Amino acid sequence: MSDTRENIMDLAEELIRTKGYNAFSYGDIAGVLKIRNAAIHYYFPSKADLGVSVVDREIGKIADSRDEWRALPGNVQLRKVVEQFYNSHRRGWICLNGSLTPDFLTLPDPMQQKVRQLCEAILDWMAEALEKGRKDGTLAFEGEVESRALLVISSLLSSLLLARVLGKGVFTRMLDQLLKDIEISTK
Amino acid sequence: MSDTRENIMDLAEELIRTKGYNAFSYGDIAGVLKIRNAAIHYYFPSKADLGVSVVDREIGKIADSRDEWRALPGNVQLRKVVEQFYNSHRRGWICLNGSLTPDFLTLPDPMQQKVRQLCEAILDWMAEALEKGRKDGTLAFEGEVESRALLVISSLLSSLLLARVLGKGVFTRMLDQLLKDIEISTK
DNA sequence: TTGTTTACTTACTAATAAGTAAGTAATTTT
DNA sequence: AAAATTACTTACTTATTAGTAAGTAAACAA
Repeated sequence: MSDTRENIMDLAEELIRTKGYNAFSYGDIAGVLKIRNAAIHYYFPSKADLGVSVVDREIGKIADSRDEWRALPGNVQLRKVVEQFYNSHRRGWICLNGSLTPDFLTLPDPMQQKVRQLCEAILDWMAEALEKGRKDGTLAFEGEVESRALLVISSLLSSLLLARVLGKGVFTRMLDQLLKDIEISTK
Repeated sequence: MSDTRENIMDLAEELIRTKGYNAFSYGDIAGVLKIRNAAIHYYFPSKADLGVSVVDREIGKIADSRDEWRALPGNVQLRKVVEQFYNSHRRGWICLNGSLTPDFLTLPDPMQQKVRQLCEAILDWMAEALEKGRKDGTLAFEGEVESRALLVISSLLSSLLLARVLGKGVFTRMLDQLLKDIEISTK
């Protein structure tokens, strides 16, 4: 069984999340995997096909995590998400939305739709976690869950962007403060 | 007196803030201004020169606004900044940092330094406004001003990104909630 | 009036991009 | 054993890109 297809997607995701969709080429991938550009076209006829597949896979991963963690308390779910972003941060990767939404107007139509879907999936997930946390008494915040989810996701997205530019302390300082703002102290 | 130079910069800024640094070309600018590509190279020998000039001009504008509004109450300063982002939002533009930080690793070195400078300038400004607001009793928030400035700026940056993907309501909902969180009600 | 600078244009190069068509060796199916 | 499919490669086209060199018309300076 060939895993070339997945190797291509892994590398495409890395490139999107480090350099951006418009800044990577089939040549970048081919060079690392030691295959020819045309081999990538064999699996992904157009760059848009590759981009859509990468985003789609991410949407699937989100659905999986969401199912897996559904039973956990709200604040634990929140911390799991924060932890995932922290792992990205350590690798110097930004999140897919942080990379693709700035380029939104330059993306081919099928990618625009997938990116929109990805945004909605993440926000929906976060809203559910926040709602659960509010009900189970592990989180506290004012206003509607949807607005709060937008603010939390926006902090996570931006923290990766700003941390890469301004240095290491930024991610921790932002997320520490964010958690203090909405998490109920257990001390 | 020729204003070609400024026309080029205006257009470059628009293109960076709508399509991104890596997705616009000298041809895009030349086409609109009805000049030749080489005319742009006359003013800005390399694309990096153009990019640096655009970011540098923005840093100057921030310094100007900061001086102009220094005497205002903290919450009014904050609202002025929010208003500027709202104007961007109405035009469908994202902010320079929202456009350039995702592409950070692909930017030529002089641009990376300017982008870093721009981030620092905005954060510094926001921190000063928040500090003033806390002292003059118009704003209230927990934790350090620097952490709060990071969270506020991150919300502004992301609101433009997400609003363009998810639709109009997003900007207002995010910023309304953000202001409710830290502004002291005068009712 | 002559020389120089300003603000460009024309014409070009070299590099890189996505994408295609035809071929091929190995594996799998019939 | 023959046929078909899989997983590619070689070789190519077309388009776009940043950047350069040389020329030019008009304004300005000496």
